[in-house]
Amino acid sequence: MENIERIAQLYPVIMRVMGRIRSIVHEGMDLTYNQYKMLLTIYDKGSCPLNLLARELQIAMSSASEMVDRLVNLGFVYRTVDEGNRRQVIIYTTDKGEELIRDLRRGIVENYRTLLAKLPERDQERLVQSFETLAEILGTLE
Amino acid sequence: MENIERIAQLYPVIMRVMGRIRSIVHEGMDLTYNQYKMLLTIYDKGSCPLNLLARELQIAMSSASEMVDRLVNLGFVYRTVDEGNRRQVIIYTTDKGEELIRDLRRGIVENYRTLLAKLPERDQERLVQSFETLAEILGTLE
DNA sequence: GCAGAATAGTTCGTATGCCGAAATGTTAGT
DNA sequence: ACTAACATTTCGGCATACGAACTATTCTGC
Repeated sequence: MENIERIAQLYPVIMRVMGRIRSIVHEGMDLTYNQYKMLLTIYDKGSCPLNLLARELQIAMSSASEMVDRLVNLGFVYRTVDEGNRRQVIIYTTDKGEELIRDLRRGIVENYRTLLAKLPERDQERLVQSFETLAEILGTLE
Repeated sequence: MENIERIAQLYPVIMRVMGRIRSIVHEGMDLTYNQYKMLLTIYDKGSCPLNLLARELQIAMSSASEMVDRLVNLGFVYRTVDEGNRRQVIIYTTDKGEELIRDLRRGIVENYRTLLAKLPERDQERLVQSFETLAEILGTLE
């Protein structure tokens, strides 16, 4: 079969298993996966203007603003006006948010460990290799 | 870095690009991606009991029932009671639904073609190979 | 320096998607 | 016949998403 068709065919298969992995690995978390991604993005950057956050997460500004609302209500982040450009809002993690993200990261890695322990060492290697290749090639499409 | 950590790190990266691909490839479709997946699942099987549909799509029965409602309202599928087991509901595609799914499939493959044309032949091969490997390995985890 | 454009964010209405609990109907087991 | 198990639907509730309309701020051109 032609490459393109094969890719079109495999896409939903991959998404299905990736979704399954997510639900296993993020099982029992206090945050949804999307909230986790947002908090992680802010945490990794130290702080993040809202418009950049929306771009990184590939969602509309309005959606990003609403998600930030929820994270603020949960006490994990806070907003400040950028004094250098008062139109802009910068999001920071609170101490509580940073603590959470560290805990979650640890837990997630542990869950991956448990999940992937079912695979022979060789397949783990191939998995990492495929992940790296995907990230590399698909990254160039953006 | 340890395999597990690398996988945990790459997962969101992959999901991000895969999401980007979805939004490009399914751009301008009359159905959401989830609706497309559901319609495709029914189409590929010819017909599908609701409970199987929910299992395949990895969603709760109640969610599946609601999604079927929407597809019924759009005129793409219909429900019938299984006379062999009157508790069970079987979903069928309508002619309109089948026509749509064939059109969408064609359009989607075309969009993949345009998108992936940016990649050198060699990277296309590597991409297919990685997809195959992922599908194979992750499939064993289920 | 000021009018109008551009930028950044928020709020609102609407829709999808998702879940669990409760209710309904159907079948199977004893 | 009674009860348990099964299949589905409906309901309430929440997260996510978008675009449109609105406010506030900054930039640009004249």
